[in-house]
Amino acid sequence: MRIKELLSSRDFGADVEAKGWVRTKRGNKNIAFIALNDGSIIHNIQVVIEMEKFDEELVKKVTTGSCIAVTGKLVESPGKEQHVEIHAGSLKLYGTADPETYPLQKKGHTLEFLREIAHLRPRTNTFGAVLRIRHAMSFAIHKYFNDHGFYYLHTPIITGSDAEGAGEMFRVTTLDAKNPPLLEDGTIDYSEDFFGRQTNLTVSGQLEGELGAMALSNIYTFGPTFRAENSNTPRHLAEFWMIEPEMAFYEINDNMNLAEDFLKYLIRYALDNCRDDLVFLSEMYDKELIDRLNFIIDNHFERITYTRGIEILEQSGEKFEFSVSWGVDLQTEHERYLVEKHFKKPVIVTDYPKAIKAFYMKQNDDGKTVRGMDVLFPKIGEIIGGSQREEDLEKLNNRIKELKLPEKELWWYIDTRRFGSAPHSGFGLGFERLLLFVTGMGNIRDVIPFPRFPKNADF
RNA sequence: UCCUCAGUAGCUCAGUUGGUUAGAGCACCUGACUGUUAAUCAGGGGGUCCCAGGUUCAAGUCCUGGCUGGGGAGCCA
Repeated sequence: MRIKELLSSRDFGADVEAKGWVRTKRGNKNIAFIALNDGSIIHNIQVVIEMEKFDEELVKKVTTGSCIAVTGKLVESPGKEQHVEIHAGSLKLYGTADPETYPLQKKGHTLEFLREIAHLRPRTNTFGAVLRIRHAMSFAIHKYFNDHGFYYLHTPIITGSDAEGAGEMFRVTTLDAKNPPLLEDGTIDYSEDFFGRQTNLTVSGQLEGELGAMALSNIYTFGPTFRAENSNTPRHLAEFWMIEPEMAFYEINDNMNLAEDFLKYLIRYALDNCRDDLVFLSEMYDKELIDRLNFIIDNHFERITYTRGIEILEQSGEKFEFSVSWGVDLQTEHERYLVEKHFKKPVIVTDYPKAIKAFYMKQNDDGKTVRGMDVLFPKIGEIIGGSQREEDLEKLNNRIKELKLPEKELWWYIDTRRFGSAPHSGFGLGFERLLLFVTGMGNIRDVIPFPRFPKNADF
């Protein structure tokens, strides 16, 4: 039985077995107490060892970090910190952990130190909690979409297009880096490469997602995404996971409704299913965490246009490092002002100037703005970016020409507007950004098991 | 990439104006204790003071460059 089940059992006197990793051991020559954890739940089960029944040398080897199996009787605990414990009858040592060199101690470690031992940090309370919540959120995402009639579409990881221009890309190649085949003009001859063309890791599944929506109506993607930007912040990773729903017949308001309902569903799911872990994280790192999560599900997201947002900022009397005027992109300080000071709740900003948004966003009749939407959250800023898409062939083509995008590369995307085009919308949710908010962690490198960021691809 | 702060024992840190043999808490090891809860008490071992130069009679301490990490910013999810 997993420790989670044992701890909730009241079947006193039952013969049970527990397997797991030792968190601590204390005691004297008569009795020892082992706190055992198997990752099924944040709590440990207490194993009581009466020394006279066991080989002293064996018990001596049971140290912090070692892995054991214990059989014995489940009994009501006389101690105050737990309801049940196991009175050990037999003890098997699977793997020792030399206490002189095992890096994890009983006491707390800094998150910075744990990042250097990412191969062992899942054994800590904090990362156990984060990884269980990460799992629960993954599951809830699939459940939400499945329950709402969306199909999970697998968009490619390796892509030939750099259409979205979402940032620097990682090249995928099998060419010899030292001696690549060259064309006569000295540039690299990618026709000799594995795919017969230049390829990269995906920066977004959106364009392919739109192809799926133009057949299945409602789809979503949930996969790894790669950005080779030299971003060194607590909110960016080079490899992260993104959820991208795309819906035929959805206009911008439908898109906003979905984004709000979806986020609230996920947060409610965490509150309902990850209570122990959230309580731990709340007590350990962020006392307001659970209140903040409840606040999100209890309040409507404020919806304003970019133009209104600029007005509010201009009239705020705040001194911003970056000055505000219609046409400039909103800076982090501006977003924080709107969310944390002015509205004091999540804000959805829509209808941005077309010059600062991507080519595929639906152009408004005013000729100046596009139907983009960003969902801004307290603490983490932009959690969702999305838009209604431009479904008009001529308008889309004109925008591609204006921005001098590689029209030929996009022929398959443009085809959706030639054959049975439809109004449609979608958005991207950064999975780790969501986890930052739900767990209260401060650094995105602590909500993914093995973070990838500039100058670091260990583990 | 830019700004800023930091790097001393396994971990978290102190280290005065540049001056003898670099300290503490925790962890670890040994011992004591008949039920502990980050157990307690006594003792012990443990150092490339991030790296490379430089200044000086003398550098953990000052200077230059680099590396690594934190925070902020940009790019964005």
